[in-house]
Amino acid sequence: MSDTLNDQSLDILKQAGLYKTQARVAVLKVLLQAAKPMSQVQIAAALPEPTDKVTIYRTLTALMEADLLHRAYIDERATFYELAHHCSKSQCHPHFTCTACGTTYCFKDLRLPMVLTGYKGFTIRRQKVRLEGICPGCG
Amino acid sequence: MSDTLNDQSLDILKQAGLYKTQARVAVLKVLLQAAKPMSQVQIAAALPEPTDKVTIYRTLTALMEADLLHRAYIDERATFYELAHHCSKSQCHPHFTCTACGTTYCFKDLRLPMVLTGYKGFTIRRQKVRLEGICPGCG
DNA sequence: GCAGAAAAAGAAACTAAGTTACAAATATTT
DNA sequence: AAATATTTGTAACTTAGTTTCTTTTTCTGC
Repeated sequence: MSDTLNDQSLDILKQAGLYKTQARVAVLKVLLQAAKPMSQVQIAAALPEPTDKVTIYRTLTALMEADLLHRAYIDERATFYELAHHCSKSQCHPHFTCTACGTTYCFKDLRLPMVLTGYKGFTIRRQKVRLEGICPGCG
Repeated sequence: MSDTLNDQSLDILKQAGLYKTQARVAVLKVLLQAAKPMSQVQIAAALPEPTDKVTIYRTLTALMEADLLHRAYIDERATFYELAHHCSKSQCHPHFTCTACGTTYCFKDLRLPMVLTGYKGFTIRRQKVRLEGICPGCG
């Protein structure tokens, strides 16, 4: 049986015109399995073999330049990244962070209408919605 | 004539039950005049006399704990702060960042409806909307 | 498959935002 | 004005992310 995750990663790199390297494939496999946005540190910990953080950051940058990855949000001075394959051109799903326990959830099924402004001359390309409150476990 | 800005700052500190110190009054005066969210570095540069960054951070923390200040957004690894006096309990106005020139604008007149979710058990307390696109100058 | 060009990886040193610890100074309270 | 509580400044630290440069790997054309 074929390693779907591996094939998927290779496809993504090929379509983006990026070199197929061990590190990139490994990072993509981690991100494809991720249930929520991950920081560089979390990605590094999930990789099968030790990989320099510079390499990971460069992989993330390459994926972002190819519009395959987004910065989902920033918390505690760390950036959390998320593949863009389930995002529309103009927005990702909202993220909810519980102010009690600090856990962040992806509201993947939630489709929000784009903001319309009366501000002349401003063209809105993307919108990011961040929600805060209390999760079921803390409620 | 009375220094309104000064009086306002003193009022704010008094109502929050915070000690009235030179640094806090100075920071508040800067923030009261700010046209957009400011980083610690920007606040420091706007202060009439050199003030240690630790003091500024502690002032910002105190104001946030009193719900007088919010982290408006984070860019390039720096946090930008904004007084909460024009925000509603559940949301500030949205912020728009131009992806061409990097300038951020406050859309103060824009009132967005709160997000409603079908997610059971989640209580949404606040929502933050971040917009990206092209500003009139770059369009 | 193999040589050469192009791109990526690794390592070490660096930058800068924000934090911590502790002694000295300033505000408030009585 | 003295006693007490809080804040400030200083220096040293932590850590996410970047830069530079050398070595290694990937791709391309033969």
